[in-house]
Amino acid sequence: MTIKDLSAQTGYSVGTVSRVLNDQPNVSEKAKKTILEAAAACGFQLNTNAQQLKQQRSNNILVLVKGSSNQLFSSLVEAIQSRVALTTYHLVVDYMDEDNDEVLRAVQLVREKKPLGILFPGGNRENFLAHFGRIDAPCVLVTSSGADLPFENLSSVCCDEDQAVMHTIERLIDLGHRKIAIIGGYRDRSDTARRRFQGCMAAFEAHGIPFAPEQDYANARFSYEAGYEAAEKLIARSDQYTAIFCMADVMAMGAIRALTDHGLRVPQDVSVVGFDGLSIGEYIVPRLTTVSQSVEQLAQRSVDLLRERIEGSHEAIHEVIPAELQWRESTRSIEK
Amino acid sequence: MTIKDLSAQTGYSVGTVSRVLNDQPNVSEKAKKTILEAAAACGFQLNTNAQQLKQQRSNNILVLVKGSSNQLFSSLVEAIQSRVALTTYHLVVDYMDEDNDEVLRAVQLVREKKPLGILFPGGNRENFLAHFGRIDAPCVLVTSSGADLPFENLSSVCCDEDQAVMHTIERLIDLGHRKIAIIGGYRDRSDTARRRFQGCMAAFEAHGIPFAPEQDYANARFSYEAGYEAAEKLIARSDQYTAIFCMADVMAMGAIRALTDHGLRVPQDVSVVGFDGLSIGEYIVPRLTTVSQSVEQLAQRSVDLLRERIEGSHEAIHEVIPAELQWRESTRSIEK
DNA sequence: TTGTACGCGTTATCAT
DNA sequence: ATGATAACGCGTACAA
Repeated sequence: MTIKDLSAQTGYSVGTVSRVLNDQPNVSEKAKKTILEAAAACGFQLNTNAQQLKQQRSNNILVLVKGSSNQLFSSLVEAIQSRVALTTYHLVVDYMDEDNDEVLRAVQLVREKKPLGILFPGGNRENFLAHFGRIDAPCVLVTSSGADLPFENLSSVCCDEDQAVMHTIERLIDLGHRKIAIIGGYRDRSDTARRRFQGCMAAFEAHGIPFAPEQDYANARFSYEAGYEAAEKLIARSDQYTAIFCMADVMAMGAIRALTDHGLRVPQDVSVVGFDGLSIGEYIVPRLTTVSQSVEQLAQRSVDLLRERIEGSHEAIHEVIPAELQWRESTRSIEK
Repeated sequence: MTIKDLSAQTGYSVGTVSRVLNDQPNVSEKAKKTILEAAAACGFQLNTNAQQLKQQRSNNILVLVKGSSNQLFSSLVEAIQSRVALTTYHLVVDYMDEDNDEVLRAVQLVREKKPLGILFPGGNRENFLAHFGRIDAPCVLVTSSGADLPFENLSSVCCDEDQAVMHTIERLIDLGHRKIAIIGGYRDRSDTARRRFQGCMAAFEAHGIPFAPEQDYANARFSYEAGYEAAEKLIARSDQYTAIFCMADVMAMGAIRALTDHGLRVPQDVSVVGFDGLSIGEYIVPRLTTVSQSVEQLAQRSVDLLRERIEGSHEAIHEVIPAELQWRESTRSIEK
């Protein structure tokens, strides 16, 4: 079933049929009615391939998801999907391996699929610096800042991570914690890890708290398991820690498990803080104290920013959404 | 950059270029080499739209995800993605609202996108009965059985839910539990809920344990929050329950939270069992006892089944993968 | 307001 | 082994 068939059926030419189906002006009410009815009757759908081939563009927004164990991104993709569903665009999700280059992949997909724009949850600074110049479609970096990247087609939306982390650590310090450990991402590979680490250091320095990275910092991927292992490493190194700040909720939950397995109670013996505000955090025992970034807002703003760029001719915008410290049950004061 | 440009560049005709790019016979080594090099040099990609328009088919496998709060499906989609990435096919994920008709949506997408096949995580029996006849592409129902559905283009892969649930309840009974409550899905809408419910009832009946659904069964959607609320309802109805079986891990984790908030300890006061085997279950305190279905196997078998149908001419296959009862810390014996 | 005809980039058929 | 050319289904400039 093509517009040709529809044309034959209704007696109108393919031109008129096409105009009606695309809701264009210069068609009589009568033609519109006749054709729309005939189309509805046989459940007609325009052929997307022909359409896009002709128009030299797709109607798709692409989201490039890197690594899958990070629960935050799953939620984010779903929220993005909901938001895109409200528009006339279609969301295409492309998953890729954690340790491949997302920008290189994007370069390929741009040529292959011609998306109107791309959303990058996460995203690595070096990769962008190296190859992003080859992409001319508007893009948005989500959960990571692109403010200091020199690309006018790259917007970003993220929360003020380093500030939020700094305040969180300060809160811990206020509550009497002095021996604080960090479980975080590999700083040589992850911007997120790097920025959150800066927040930690700022707090430690401002308050004169000693912190030796090689001792008090444990590397981990963004998964329960990695959090577990990192916490075990920390426990083996010292039994003095009264608090552990984790750069992701999944790490924090793994860490809590490890602490528990080693006979340490949370928060009585060790306070644990996460980052992300995953909904599971409100249900575990104890409820997880965390820096929450609103997945809804992240999704909403990033989609909106991208749409503006696609539809208008704005320049790159770097938006910061608030991060909210959710003080719950996995942390306590240790003032005497 | 099109094959025409490539043709001009290399001096060969578009026909030869196309043959080389599609790895077809009847091309000289020399032509192959020249053209491949030129293509690589400018990062050439065939235009998918033109290709598919010409070939009258896509290269896509579609997965239709319904409802998003169900963590299991997120993991499943990712596992499916990994599996499909190993093939020459491309995975297209389409998310849809929990309470829309997935089959109607599929009918539309088949016309619009012409996928080679469709994967349905979950899926509702009534919807299939009503409209699946209009779909002729091969499909696979994942986590839900299609064995009793009369469609020769519908395969399925799931675990033996009712058996697994029955054994789980029997185990609870063996351990001395007599007052057992169930938190599960709405049986009038969900096949999964219906089948798991049957497993429960079979166990209760076989052992002469009284069970009154209107009293001892609490409805819930597949989310933490719903599990929490359902558990509260149960607690309000009776304080006699020594065990709660939940039809999903997310419900179980919500339930554990509710019990804890009401001063009940898990498993000392109440044992809690989940279903799915989500990885978070191994990290919460207490570790969650659960009926685990392997997401890996589910993904692998469903993709393989679909491929067989796409590539060969097999008939529908209904495969059952093992479910494994993971007895962990959220349950205990109450023998005196 | 409507119709005609060309071209988007590719594959495939048929000559050569 | 290679080249010319006709589709695939659609949008659109141009003519009527």
